[in-house]
Amino acid sequence: MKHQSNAICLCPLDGVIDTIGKKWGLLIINEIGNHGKLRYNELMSELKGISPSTLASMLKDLEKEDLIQKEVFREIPPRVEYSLSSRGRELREAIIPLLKWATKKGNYKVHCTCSLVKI
Amino acid sequence: MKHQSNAICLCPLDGVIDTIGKKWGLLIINEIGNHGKLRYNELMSELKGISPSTLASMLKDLEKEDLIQKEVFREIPPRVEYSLSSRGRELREAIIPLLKWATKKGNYKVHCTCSLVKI
DNA sequence: CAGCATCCTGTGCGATACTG
DNA sequence: CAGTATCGCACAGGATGCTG
Repeated sequence: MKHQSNAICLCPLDGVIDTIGKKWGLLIINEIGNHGKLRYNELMSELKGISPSTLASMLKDLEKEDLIQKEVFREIPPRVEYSLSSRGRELREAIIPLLKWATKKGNYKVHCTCSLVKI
Repeated sequence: MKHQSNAICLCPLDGVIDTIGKKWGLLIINEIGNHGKLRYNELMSELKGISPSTLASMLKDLEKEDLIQKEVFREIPPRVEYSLSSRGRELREAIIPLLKWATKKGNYKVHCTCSLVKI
């Protein structure tokens, strides 16, 4: 049929773009994804530079978007573990092409030592 | 070797994330991509709601990131056409998996009538 | 430990008016 | 037509201190 050639619509991104477009959005998702589970203070350490208030609000946001899951252990001292939801895991996969693109020749600013591992 | 299992590094996105993460970043790139070439005022019409100052600054930004190209015709009245660079075209392809993901069941907020055409 | 409350700054972005 | 200049607001997000 080919009724609209190759036009692309970005509407599906409407809601999530506000979340994952933020400075720490993808960083948090990916960090959790890399570790499986992470606690609040572990995230604070891994994400160098983030403030507690920002992290807290981001985590709420991500949970509301059903990208991460929160598990609370009623202990003393309290323990809370964050992990990716299935939707979050899929998102993490979905951005790999974007990473591949960013890593290509055009992008001259790759300065970190880590590279895309096992894609 | 498998030295870090399936860890993913987001560093490659460092520069561009500031551009494409912005409210109008992907929208502009996609709109230009859908049309091939677009003029300033055409973009103003297509991107309902954007202000001239915002559009101007975004276009500069996108050009600096080598995502779009600007062609100036010295005529009266002046004519300027924007098109995607090869890098911009590749980016547009690279976000398709992201769109597919956003369109899936998890995302209950798809309200627009357009859908992913011919992916 | 896992946050919340408060304050403060930078800036993304809209509105409007003006110019080459 | 293709922008620039100016103003103003909302909000992301950093810093710090406090709490259950």
